[in-house]
Amino acid sequence: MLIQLNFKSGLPVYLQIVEQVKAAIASGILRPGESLPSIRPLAEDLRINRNTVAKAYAELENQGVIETAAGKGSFIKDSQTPYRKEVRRQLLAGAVDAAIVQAYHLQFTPAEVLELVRDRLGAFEQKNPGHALKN
Amino acid sequence: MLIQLNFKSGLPVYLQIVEQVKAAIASGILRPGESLPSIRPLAEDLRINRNTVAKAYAELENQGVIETAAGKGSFIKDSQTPYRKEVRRQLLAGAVDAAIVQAYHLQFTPAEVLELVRDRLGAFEQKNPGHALKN
Amino acid sequence: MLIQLNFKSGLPVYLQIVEQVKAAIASGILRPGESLPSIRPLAEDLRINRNTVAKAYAELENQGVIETAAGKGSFIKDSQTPYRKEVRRQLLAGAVDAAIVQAYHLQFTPAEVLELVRDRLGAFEQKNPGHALKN
Amino acid sequence: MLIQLNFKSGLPVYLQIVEQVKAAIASGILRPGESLPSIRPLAEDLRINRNTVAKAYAELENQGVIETAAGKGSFIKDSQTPYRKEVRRQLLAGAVDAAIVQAYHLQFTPAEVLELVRDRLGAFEQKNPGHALKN
DNA sequence: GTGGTCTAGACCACC
DNA sequence: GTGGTCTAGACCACG
Repeated sequence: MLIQLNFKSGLPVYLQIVEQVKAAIASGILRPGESLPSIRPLAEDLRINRNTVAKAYAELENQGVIETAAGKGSFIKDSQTPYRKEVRRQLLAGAVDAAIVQAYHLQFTPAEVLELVRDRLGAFEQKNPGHALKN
Repeated sequence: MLIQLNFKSGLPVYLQIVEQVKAAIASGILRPGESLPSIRPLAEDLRINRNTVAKAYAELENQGVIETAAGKGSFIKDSQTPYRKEVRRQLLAGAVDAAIVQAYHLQFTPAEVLELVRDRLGAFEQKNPGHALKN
Repeated sequence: MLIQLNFKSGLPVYLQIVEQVKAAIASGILRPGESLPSIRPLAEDLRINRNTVAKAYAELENQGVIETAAGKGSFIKDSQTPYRKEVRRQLLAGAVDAAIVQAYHLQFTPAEVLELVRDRLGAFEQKNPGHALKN
Repeated sequence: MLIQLNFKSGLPVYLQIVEQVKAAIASGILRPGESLPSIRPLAEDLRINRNTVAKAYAELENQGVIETAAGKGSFIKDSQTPYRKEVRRQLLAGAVDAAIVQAYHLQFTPAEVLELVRDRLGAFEQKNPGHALKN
């Protein structure tokens, strides 16, 4: 489970965690019954406060995505089924569109945008070797 | 001047305006001396409270980006020079990286990401014909 | 809106607030559209931390009971309809049963229990004159 | 010895056991020298973890209420004297008051509360025939 | 070890 | 003024 926080985005940290966990389940990286990292170690990893992770997990629990047992940990709920490709595509399209609006304001041409995306994909794989996107 | 708000992003609306205006200046879409839309019509356009637009303009004035003359409107200050390509590239890279993290969690391959970006670029140009990214 | 906390009960303070607000709506004391006390004053009233009240209100919001607008306050949602007498009776029966189990362990006879209840009802009305139970 | 657990109350299970044992002693149901049920069967009865019962008994021993002899079981200590009526009355008053707060929020009149209490007393005696409250 | 609750206090965005 | 987020640190219950 790899989580990347962006402290400048304005999106609350706890929501960034919620969304990344949900995306990971949506795509089948996390499967029903599997355990999530426990609160304290994850908080240390991400260099954030324990309570912030706890809030994210609480939110996931009352969205019915995970189940949490005090003293045992948090687990993906059974009913979760990975989204179909089409749905995942729509989710990703949202994030892509946001970048495109930026590109427009910064006067990039489509070709330049594509080139930049290629670059950043490469950089991502170098930074996260074990977690690289599948080719 | 095209501004696109995202109410779900968590980033305060007034800051979204500030950043998009700055990006537009940075890229040369808005040039020194040009006027910004006045507060009321822009607020109506974007369907937000006038105070929110006013706060965005106040913030821009604070940062020395624009100048506001009571009764006349707001204007881009002279000193503003478009960012160099490298700076603009860094700004865009932030948005692109966010999308890539999503792509990772949703199990997309680099090839699929690039294809989706191509798609959305096309869709953007169709939706905003007058504002299309320059080829 | 009268809220009574019991710090010895073991039931988390924030849940005590949630339940009392829900009970108040269930019975029609609080009607749709009415505003709840705002977080800070209520916290001072109850001599608890602001965050604890905030957590109670957050819980009420994602149970769909209230709606909360930053900068404006919290309001009872429209869809809430007071429970029918029978439902309210069942809710109260739970609390009464807990007291009866206690009575059993403390070796009280039914007659003594009833007498004590009569006493405490009287005491409650004296302590909360403006809020006395309706006769 | 009848113990009734309420898993929704938020009061830790082990404390519910502690309090009910103490109440039983306070009222004379359990007398000095008598033995408590042993841990395993009680845990099975109540469908809870053995550790939880063990923790309750440890707490009781800590408070000087019982004595545990390895391999023989747990016994009520000699020094325990049943509470005087007045003390027991105060203990019960706490539970009754909680129910009254509920009744207030649910808009019950004192007469209705008393009627409901009478009802539930009757129901309790039917459900626990061997343990009925003494008349 | 696990998660849950609460406090205290800070900063922020919005009306 | 409103609510929202985050930190830091404490204590507790549970396995």
